[in-house]
Amino acid sequence: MGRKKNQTGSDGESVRQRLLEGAAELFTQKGYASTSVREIVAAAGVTKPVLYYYFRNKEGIYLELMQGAFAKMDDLLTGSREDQGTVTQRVLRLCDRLYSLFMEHVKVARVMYAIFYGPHQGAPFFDFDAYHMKFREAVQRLIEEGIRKGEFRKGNPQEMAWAIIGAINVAIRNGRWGAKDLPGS
Amino acid sequence: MGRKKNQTGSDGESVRQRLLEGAAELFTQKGYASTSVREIVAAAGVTKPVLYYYFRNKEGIYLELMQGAFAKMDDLLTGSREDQGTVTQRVLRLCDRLYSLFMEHVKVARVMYAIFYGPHQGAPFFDFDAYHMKFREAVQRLIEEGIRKGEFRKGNPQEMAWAIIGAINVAIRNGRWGAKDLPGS
DNA sequence: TTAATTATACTTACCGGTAGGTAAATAATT
DNA sequence: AATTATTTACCTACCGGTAAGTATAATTAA
Repeated sequence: MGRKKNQTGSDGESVRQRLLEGAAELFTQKGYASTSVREIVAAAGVTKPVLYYYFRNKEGIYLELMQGAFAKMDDLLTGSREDQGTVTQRVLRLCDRLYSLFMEHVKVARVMYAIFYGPHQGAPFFDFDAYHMKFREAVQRLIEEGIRKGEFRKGNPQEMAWAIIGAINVAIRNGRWGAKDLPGS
Repeated sequence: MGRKKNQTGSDGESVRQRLLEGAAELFTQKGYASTSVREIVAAAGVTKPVLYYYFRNKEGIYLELMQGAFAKMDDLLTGSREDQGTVTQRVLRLCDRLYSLFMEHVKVARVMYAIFYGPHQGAPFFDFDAYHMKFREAVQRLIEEGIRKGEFRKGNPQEMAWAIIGAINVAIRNGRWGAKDLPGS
């Protein structure tokens, strides 16, 4: 049926990957609740128990999707601490990398946004706020450093951090988000 | 159980209303797919077939919710055509009324937004774009009138209409939408 | 070197539960 | 009596999840 038979056994890790990607795609298009496990496994060309072999359950594959994305964000923050250059450069580099991260994982990002800003759709709890705060704090620390070093002018570091995050949000929404409500091209 | 028994029968229209309100509340909180008709009827304190008596089915109650909201928007547009005063006043009045309409029906509006901008959650198709366009065209016609009468300076009426709609969107989101991602209070 | 063992990556067949939906009887209102 | 409103009891289809078995590859024991 469509996909070729798992020749000589071990596709190994790629099945897992296909499941994750298929789930991300379906969750974005139809939402968490109205995507069935059967649809996910069908998209990956495997049978149902395979999903339960790689993930605990439907919630498990969703959580893995979210944790995976935020783990990468964590790496960004860790990397930023060991980063060289002026504070301005480091802030810009961090923003740039976060933007790229979003663009590389638009599907997961969209699932995230839909559930964070909209109804939870029966999806298990995930502490988006914690990560949101973590990022804000990282930016804030950078800003405080910038102020200490006289590189930035004085001001409320928290509000300055919010301003930057706001700008990133706008940039992301104008990225490949699929701007339905915009005029012209 | 919980709600008191429908005393002396005829709550009449109010049962219908309770079903609609309960559905709106649940759809906003949990999403369309993960809200069951059992939950909706329980919230209204009636049994399941009552929902099927007043509405064709689950999709029916959802569509009625959407159609009801947009019917009111239509009334606004019709009313605006017979409205008196300068074009500026009429544009402002229309915006003001649309804003009020949203604020009076935040729940329905939130369901709408979630499904329009996010995954469809298994909800039946509803042509949001058509109404969106209808409103934009109404604003645009007003602007064209304003330009003709020399009340507005010349420009692309479509883009001017978009600018106004954008402003309304911002106003609405800063209304009682529940601004999770804003700093401070 | 080969035989037994174990781990990995899957399948078939099924479970209990709940989803949306309805037929038919009954109560209340007109 | 007829219409309207509501209930009880039930159906089918599909949901998430699992028990049990199998083919293949890797590991260990003889």
